[in-house]
Amino acid sequence: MFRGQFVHLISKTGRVSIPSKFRENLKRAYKTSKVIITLFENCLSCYPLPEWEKLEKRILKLPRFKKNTVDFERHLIGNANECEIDTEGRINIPQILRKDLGLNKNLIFVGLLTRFEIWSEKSWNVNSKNSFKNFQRSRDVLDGI
Amino acid sequence: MFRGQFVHLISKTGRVSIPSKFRENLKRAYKTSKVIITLFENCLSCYPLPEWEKLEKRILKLPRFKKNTVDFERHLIGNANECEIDTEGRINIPQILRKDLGLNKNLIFVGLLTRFEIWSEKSWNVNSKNSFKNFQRSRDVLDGI
DNA sequence: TCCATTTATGCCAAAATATGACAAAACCTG
DNA sequence: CAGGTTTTGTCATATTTTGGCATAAATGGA
Repeated sequence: MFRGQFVHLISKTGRVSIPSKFRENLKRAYKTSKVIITLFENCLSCYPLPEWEKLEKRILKLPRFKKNTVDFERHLIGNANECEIDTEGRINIPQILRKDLGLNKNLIFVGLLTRFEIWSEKSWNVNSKNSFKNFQRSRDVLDGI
Repeated sequence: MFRGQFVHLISKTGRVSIPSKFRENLKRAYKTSKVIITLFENCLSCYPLPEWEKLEKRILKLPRFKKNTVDFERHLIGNANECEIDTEGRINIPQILRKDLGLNKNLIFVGLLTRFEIWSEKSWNVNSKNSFKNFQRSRDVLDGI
């Protein structure tokens, strides 16, 4: 499971190292060094390749000419990139995603069990305030499960 | 699978290079360097030849004199062009299609699993706003599948 | 049918970008 | 604080994308 929060520096060329705990989990639980990163709200959502492929299988069952499906794919698949983790544990984040999100200095990695997120420090700070408020409102979400 | 988004420049003569990740997928998954490109909404829809042939087989099963079928064929088949990818990974986009869509500078390539799309930068920007809204509305499209 | 003009193709090389390898710096952990 | 691990920086190399030019093919008009 991916857990916790880490700050890493992204290079001018768009390289950033994945937290070692995340890498370890990728290897142990998913036996892969490939992740799919895609745009989600104001951050990058990162899936271990096997998790992602499950998602794709479901998408392939949809009526693929329908407007809704096409738009859904354009967004979710159209922003998805397969990244191979290199020998020093880094990935390259494609320019287009970097630009969209303003990723240039400190990136925040946030573990979310079966996936993790990458934020620019700035939008993380803005957003975490909101999600804290939201957390306060939704703290009982688990009760009854 | 085709995934992600890439910006490539089209030359005055209508040549543009296919993103290398797409080419790789064409070779690996489809063992072909031929794609069929056709008009779809405001963009070009591009199919690996084997995928296209599957589509044609399905079309042949339709009631071929029905108005809907004829219209569908006129549009989808009537605009279809077979393109061979050259040694530097480029294709030539026929003039008619270029003119119809105003393809002249930056083209956006968008992966959609079994096919990909080519947009002019301008119409992509317009359209992706809409499709994002649609994505927001249809993000539950997968629930229950 | 032939020629002139346009359009497409093949090939080479420059520019931009991504990748690999190595080593220095920062950091945990005991 | 010592020793190992993790993260970051740098440089060299490989790959990808683009531009240019020469040739080939197609098109259209007389």
